[in-house]
Amino acid sequence: MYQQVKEYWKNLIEEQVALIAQEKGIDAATLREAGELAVNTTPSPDMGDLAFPLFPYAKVLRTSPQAIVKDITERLSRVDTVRPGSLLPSGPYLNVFIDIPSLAGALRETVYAEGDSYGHTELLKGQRMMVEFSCPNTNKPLHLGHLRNDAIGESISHILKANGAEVEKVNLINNRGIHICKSMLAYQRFSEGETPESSGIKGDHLVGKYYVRYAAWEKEDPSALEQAQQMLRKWEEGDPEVLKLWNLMNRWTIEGIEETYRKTGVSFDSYYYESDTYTLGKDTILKGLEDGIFYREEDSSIWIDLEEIKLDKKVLLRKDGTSLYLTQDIGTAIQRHGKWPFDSLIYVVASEQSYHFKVLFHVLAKLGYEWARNLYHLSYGMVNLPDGKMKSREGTVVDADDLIASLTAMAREEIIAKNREKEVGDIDDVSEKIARGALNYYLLQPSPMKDMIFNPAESISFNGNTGPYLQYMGARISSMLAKWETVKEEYEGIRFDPSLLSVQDERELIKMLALWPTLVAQAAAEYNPSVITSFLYDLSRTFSRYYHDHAVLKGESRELIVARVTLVTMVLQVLKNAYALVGIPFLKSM
RNA sequence: GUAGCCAUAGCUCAGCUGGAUAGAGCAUCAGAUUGCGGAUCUGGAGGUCGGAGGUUCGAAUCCUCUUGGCUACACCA
Repeated sequence: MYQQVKEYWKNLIEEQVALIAQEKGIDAATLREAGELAVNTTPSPDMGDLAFPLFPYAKVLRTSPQAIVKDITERLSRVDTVRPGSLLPSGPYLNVFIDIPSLAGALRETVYAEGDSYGHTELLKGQRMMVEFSCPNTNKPLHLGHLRNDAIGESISHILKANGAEVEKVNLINNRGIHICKSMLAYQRFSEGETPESSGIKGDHLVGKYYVRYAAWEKEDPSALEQAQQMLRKWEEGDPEVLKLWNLMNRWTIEGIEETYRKTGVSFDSYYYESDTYTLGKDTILKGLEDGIFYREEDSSIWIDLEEIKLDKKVLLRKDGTSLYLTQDIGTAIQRHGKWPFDSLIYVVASEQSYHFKVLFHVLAKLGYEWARNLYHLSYGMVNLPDGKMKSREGTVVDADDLIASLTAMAREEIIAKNREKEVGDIDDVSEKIARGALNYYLLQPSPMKDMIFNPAESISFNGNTGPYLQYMGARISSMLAKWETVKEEYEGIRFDPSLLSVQDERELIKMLALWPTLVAQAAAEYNPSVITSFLYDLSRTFSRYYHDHAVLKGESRELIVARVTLVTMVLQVLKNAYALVGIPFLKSM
């Protein structure tokens, strides 16, 4: 919507530039050397809404930018078909005050009509996009790193959907390999048959406990590793006893992890298991060998030469014929495309695996899969702690459940301290939603690519640029609109008059609301949820200032009250729509 | 060694296709409530945008070199 206004002014000014060029006898080709006219914002609102720098034309038109600005301003003042708005020449810049009332009028129609889907675009319409994220091991509970992964995966899925894509969220459970056997082995030896039910320990934590127990045992008993390897062999042979334990412990872990997912608002459309896909990977490699894409070493292991992409050689199948990580991922990708033919597949995986994905995508392309060109590694940086990295050996790994629990407890204390137990209703539910909003917002603020530092103290603070701050804006507006509902009838018949919204912050809010769809599209194009979080904060801050400085329900006239209530209603709608894309629960009261 | 990513205020982060005086939060100092939720708002102080060249009318942004940090380069996943 704002986009159209920008285009309108841009075209108008470009036309005038073309006319000037024509009069000077400068041909169109020469003019084009100056490039496209840039549309910027002004440094401050009192200088206008849009800024057009005219430096680039100075050279081709052989005059100063200032003169061009002056010339265009004069010409436009003579054109009476110009849409309302006004010009403010500012040195080499031509600034434009756009016509806010007409923008606000159009906004009112669109936002009220579209509601929860205001801001959705058709950028990715007809695209089938699969998003893989989370991908836990079944030998321990989730930690902070998974939470960032989950937040990004979940958010990007919502963003893609909002842009019209059909999205399939998939999880790949890493449930095979020697690390899984280690926790099983320790369980066999030390557990005395304890279960999540008997011990009261959440399934994933119980399994994790034995994974840790194994590590201790391995130090005492040098034969431990050998026993684990033996168990893996038994697993591959299909030993019923081993499989039984494997199934049982996998179930415990997955059920535990799913409980964590519920708390963080994460869900999947389908699950894949590595135990199901590695054989397909193996067969594919063998077929590729027949087709001459790969080659066999003397020791009978199978390799690919990656010289084409300027990398070394890579082994695809061990000499004993067993599969590797890469082999499995090849199988998984092919299986997925078979089950749910996608146009693109996005892997949300830590940046440390970019080499792996480079190789994976290349191998799939060499195998002749058309869709291999549309695989994308959405890589994200590590989550570190203020005093360094998380290290499991040093016990500095931040457990996901612990973190959520302490955030929830903090939120709860805050509600009690503010004496708002009655207003919030279900205090457990609200505390959990505040914690979830705080966590998701904290994790989605930095660009995915960058490493980030997770400061627990800061994350549980609810002041400043935080999730709860954003939720608070929604709650305040809700509370105001609830009051409005009780007096609404008295205002029956008063129409929304956008021209009454003339305060600076009202102009800013209208522009931001109108800009929202553009940001939704940008977030998808860049695979970057932080576009949304930044916008949310800007909008909230502007609204908060506005709310502080100007009375809405106690405005000077009935018409003004109606106009402001309409604006505030739209702010709430856009806040809600933005919350939904970044996993911040909307709260009427907190 | 080779490749990739990163470097912006004391700390944590923004900064759109290159554009006007590089912005927030935290911390710090000083203020604001006879109004719709103070989990709020306003102001001060705090910057050689790692460094050096280059391209350009104009560079935090693009190019080259360089320094520092992280990661990967396993017949682990």
